[in-house]
Amino acid sequence: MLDPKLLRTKLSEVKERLQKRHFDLDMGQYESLEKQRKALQIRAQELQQKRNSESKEIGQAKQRGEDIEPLKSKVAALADELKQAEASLGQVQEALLAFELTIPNLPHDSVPDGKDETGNLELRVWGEAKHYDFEVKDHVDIGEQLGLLDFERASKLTGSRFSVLRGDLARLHRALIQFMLDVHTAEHGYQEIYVPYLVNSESLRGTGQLPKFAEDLFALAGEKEFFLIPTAEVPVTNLHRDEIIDANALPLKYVAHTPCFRSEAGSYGQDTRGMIRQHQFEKVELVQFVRPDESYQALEQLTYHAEEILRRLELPYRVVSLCGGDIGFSAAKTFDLEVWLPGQQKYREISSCSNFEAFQSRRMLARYRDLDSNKPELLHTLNGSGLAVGRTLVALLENGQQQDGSVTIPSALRPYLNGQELLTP
RNA sequence: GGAGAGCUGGCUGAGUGGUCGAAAGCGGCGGUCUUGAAAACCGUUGACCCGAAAGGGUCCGGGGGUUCGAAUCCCUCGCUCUCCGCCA
Repeated sequence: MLDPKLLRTKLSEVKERLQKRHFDLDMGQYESLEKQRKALQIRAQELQQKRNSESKEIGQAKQRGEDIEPLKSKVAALADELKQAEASLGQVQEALLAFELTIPNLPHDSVPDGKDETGNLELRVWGEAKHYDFEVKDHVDIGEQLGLLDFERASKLTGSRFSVLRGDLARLHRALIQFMLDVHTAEHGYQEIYVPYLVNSESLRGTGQLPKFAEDLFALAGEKEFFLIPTAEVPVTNLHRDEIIDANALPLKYVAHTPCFRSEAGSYGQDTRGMIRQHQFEKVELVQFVRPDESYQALEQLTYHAEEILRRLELPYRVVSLCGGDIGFSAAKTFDLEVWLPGQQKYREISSCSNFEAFQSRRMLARYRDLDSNKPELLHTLNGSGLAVGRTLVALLENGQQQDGSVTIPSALRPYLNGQELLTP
């Protein structure tokens, strides 16, 4: 959520800055709601003040033993009027909040212009796409030919966009999770955390998935309004919802491994083959809570932490800065990590690292107590995949493939697999 | 699933219809004292909203109700704890 004060005082500037994302802010609707809000709030507060002071007088009169009946009827009329004013104020405030919750974050000045992913800016490239002197296969063929990847049975169990892994591939999948958590906890200073995979709607509102993106979520049908998490970002960032954190405890850095569930509504026909786009996948997620003046430095650091996993796995990748049209709803700035997939002859997103500035913390009321002012201030939140495990597995299969159908396992993972160097049938 | 008890500020905890945003203690901050620290003592210390300010308003788990007036009474939902049942 944007700062309501900013909307009130610099509306046209906000509108202009949002045009970078190709978002058209309806200034007329906002101004009309805000005008009503102000008038109603002033009215309601006047009535409240009157009621409070006159009720106090009744209390005093009663103590003096006076007849309070005439006073009572006078204030009763006031109370009715107040009730009405409060009700209309509540309605307008609700409408205003609903409007504000659908406005995306302001993109940072450094975000490149552009309307879609073709406008993203390549910042750096690491590693080189290997040359294969045989015809390369994609991960589906590799995995199925090894007998380790099974989409047919997955669709029998559930439906499309699910996968079954077996044997060494299931083990490699588990090893990847372990490896990522170990690097981030032991070397990058993150605290490992285990969180619920079901969350309530307040949490989803806090990080920005609700109210606008309900169709991307899986909701439980039971009597409780629970949702499957689309990313660990939701439970981990909401850990500090409605909290005021001691400044000395900052930065807070968490790493969590969770499954993620996404309905992928609106992506029909995209990435239907293989495990690139699944309804269920595993992810190791990095989340940071930092002081506002440190958040852009933290974004560089967090991105570097995610990149480190790709480097250790010897996977070629590039880093792109998302343009205004491609950046997510809540983010002020995002770097995507894209891994090279020989099977597609393309770089594909494997991690997305974002600085949300105060956008999420304002929704969540996640604050810290500033050492100078001794006042609560909004934190800045960041997160990034470190990494998406399913896609990492895809990248390992495709980049490690050999002519005979076997797959080389990078040396960083071998300690997690009793030294195993190859996937073979 | 059944029965009961609770939910108050950063924490502990008092408050059961009137000047209560709320005693007291702890913690925090500032000061006195001290070579320094501790102790002691003094002062100070909730969040949010409107407002340039003065000031005003809201908030005692959420929502609703009763009342001139609600932390306090009623209803409802959520959560926590205890006992019973079931269960990985």
